[in-house]
Amino acid sequence: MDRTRVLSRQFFDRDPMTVARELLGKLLFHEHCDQLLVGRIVETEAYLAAEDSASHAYRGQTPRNTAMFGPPGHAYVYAMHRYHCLNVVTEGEGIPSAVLLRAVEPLQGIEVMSARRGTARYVNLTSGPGKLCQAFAIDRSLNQWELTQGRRLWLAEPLSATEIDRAVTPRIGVTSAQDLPLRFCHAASACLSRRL
DNA sequence: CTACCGATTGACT
DNA sequence: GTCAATCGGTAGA
Repeated sequence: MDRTRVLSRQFFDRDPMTVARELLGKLLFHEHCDQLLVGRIVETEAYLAAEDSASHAYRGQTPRNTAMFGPPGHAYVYAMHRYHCLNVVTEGEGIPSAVLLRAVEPLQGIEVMSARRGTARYVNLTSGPGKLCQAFAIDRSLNQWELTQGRRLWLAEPLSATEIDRAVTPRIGVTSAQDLPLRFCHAASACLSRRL
């Protein structure tokens, strides 16, 4: 496997809209129980440091959202109902912004993902933030994990870049700031959490 | 301690 | 489309 294209701290140390947009098409890796799980990112959402009432950091730092205030390139994993959600922290340290990974396309480890998800239906394995964390065995033990090390959990450039038709919509499920166009999708993907 | 509430999902009409 | 399971985080008494 090519670990020379692991996404660097500099990649994440930019504003969350740019990172969310550029993460489309990148690869998510998780080494778990001697299995390598790989997916291609097709849907993200940006959560801004300023003026974003939907962000967990909007009302200041708490034990849960501490990762958002930390260095870019680290994971922010939190529990949501029975599921977990995976974010990557963006911008400089102390600026609480992040990008939520909402959907990927399974590339490798599909058997394990199916078993963990309790379904064999390909488009239902990782087509949502909770679904992808369940399929990839991502939980809060990975909160604040440094994603730029190229081990355990990391992100990387694909070996060959492909053309991506991007779409931008309001974010899913938020109960405030519902108008902001901060959801980024690979429009042609069959694995989106919701139709465009 | 209690009460309220989701950046969700799956089941159901 | 609607609805509730389910549980950690948070605020408040």
